Amino acid sequence: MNKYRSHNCDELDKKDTGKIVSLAGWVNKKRDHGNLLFIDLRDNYGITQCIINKENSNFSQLEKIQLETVIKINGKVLSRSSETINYEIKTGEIEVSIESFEILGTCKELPMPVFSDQEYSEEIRLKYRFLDLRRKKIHENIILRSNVISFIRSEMYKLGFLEFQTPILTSSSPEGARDFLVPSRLNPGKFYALPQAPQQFKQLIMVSGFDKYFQIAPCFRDEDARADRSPGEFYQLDLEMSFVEQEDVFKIVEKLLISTFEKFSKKKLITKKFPKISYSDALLSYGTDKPDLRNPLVIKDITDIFLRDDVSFEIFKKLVKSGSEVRCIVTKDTKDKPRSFFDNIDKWAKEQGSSGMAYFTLEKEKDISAKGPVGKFFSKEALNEIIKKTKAEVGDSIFLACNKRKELERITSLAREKIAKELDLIDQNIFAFCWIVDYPMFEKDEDTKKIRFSHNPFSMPQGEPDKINFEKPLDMLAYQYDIVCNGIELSSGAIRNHIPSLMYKLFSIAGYDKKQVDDQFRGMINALNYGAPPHGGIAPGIDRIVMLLANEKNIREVTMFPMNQNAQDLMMNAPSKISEEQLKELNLSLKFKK
RNA sequence: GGGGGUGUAGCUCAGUUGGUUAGAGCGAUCGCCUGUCACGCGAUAGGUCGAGGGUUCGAGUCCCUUCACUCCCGCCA
Repeated sequence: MNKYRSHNCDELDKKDTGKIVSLAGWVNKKRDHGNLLFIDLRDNYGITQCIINKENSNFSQLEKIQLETVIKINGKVLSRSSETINYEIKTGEIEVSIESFEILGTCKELPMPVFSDQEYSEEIRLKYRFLDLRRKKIHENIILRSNVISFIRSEMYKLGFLEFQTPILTSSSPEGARDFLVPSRLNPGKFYALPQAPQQFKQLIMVSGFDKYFQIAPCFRDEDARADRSPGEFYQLDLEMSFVEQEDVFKIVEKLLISTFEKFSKKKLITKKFPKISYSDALLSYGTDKPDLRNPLVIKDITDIFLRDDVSFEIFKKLVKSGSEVRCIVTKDTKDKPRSFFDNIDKWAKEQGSSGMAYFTLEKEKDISAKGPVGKFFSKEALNEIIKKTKAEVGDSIFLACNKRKELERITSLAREKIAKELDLIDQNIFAFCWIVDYPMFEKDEDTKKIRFSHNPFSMPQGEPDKINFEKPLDMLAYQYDIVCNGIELSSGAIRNHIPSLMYKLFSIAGYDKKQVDDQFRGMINALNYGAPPHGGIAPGIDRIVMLLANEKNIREVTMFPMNQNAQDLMMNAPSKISEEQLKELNLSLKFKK
């Protein structure tokens, strides 16, 4: 017999009537009627109403008890009369008549209520996270997270993957995010880095012949936070497979994600087979490489229209001549929308730092015409050409933006979201997955004008290794892919480059000589020289998956002990100063930036 | 590093054009109440209006500086 309880707070029902039981939990709520006191006792499992009246000698003590005090009660299960049954809770048909009780943990006046649906500032929630985590919604989110991870783990084993741990203290690498660094006491002046991902290790596991690996892996990146990005650490389902091509990875991941999302959410998956969109198509049609495919709006390029003589939209024509492009978004049947709808979009676009969005609506009496502030600039032939390019119809409106490619992508991508929101075009009850494929191997750094890896330097370039054209590195595509769901990037992965000579060649394009590669990627490059299998993998973000399943917009709602935006843990007071002794032992001295 | 939002009681918020002693709900304390489940009723305590400076006869309110939290851009192979 357990010392503290005979049952959990969700266990008792009518069948238990008359039993002498003991329950332990938190005082969720009191309702004091003077001579009769109701106490809702809560534990992880549920709530049970407990009752005591004035005749009992414990009454006055319980009447004064603070909410959230942890108590054990002993008493008898009574069935409730029909009019007092509470159908909201599982134990609503019974209550426990308290005979005696014991305080197991006292509670001071609360800095924030636990039993309340109100929203609280992040600051107070994070400082008192242990109280926050008692609250229903987030408590359930964290349990969901546990169940999702457990499910994924068992699915991975079923799919033939083995789970391995990889080092947390490893070496800093020059590519990618900023590292978290840890000074080495035994090696003065040298530092470990926390892994940004177990990238090199998982490839080494393949070279070691383990065939299929996975890990629910902590990843550490010292970069600024976002709503969907924790500062510091996050978790990935890191996986890697030998002797595979891109399609083999896709098959496994689709299977896993579909079963996970179907099990843990009521929302429908829009397609069972994830559509594949090339990186360049994504940027053209959605302005981003993480498109929300729930949104039916598509961006079209109509730059050519502004080279025509029968178009007199001089501002855009001038910009086009100097290298800008024009892209547009067509909204279906918006002819009757008030002027304010259109002007608000234009105003909003200006607030986003763009030059705004021009618009017109297609009309037809005898001939096609365009209504709106810029409608007069287009001849009917030009309008017909636009209709051909955009598949727009009479009654539709067209929003236009003109700018240099990168800025144009940014604003049209935002506009696509904004307009869809205004028109309520996004179905909140679906998951829309897609693969983004054919990422470029290299890109040009805008500031330095140097060529650098656009994603993972270990990715395999597309095409036969001996036929690759290294003269035009910016045209090279990689077997590199992302999964996107509802506009959130869930993971990225690649088929890896397991051929050392090809690796050196690619690194040389990005400005690394052989010695640098040998020094900075020693573990990896050395291993590839001793019989490496072709391999590839991916790493879906666990936090983001749970976020989608829990229908939360912020990653901290599915993270037990998150840091705030400035990467501080307000509860544990991290990061914190360290003693002179500690610094000395590590051969460190502090010198602050001005 | 840059831009937006927020900051008033323990918590969530209101506070008009600058004008008397800064309010409400929840929580706390005290009292009343035997069927509630957001129990009800009454009373009391609780404020450096984020901080500093300025304008003004007078600042929670206007201006400047600064701090904290948050959202976004940069960044995140």
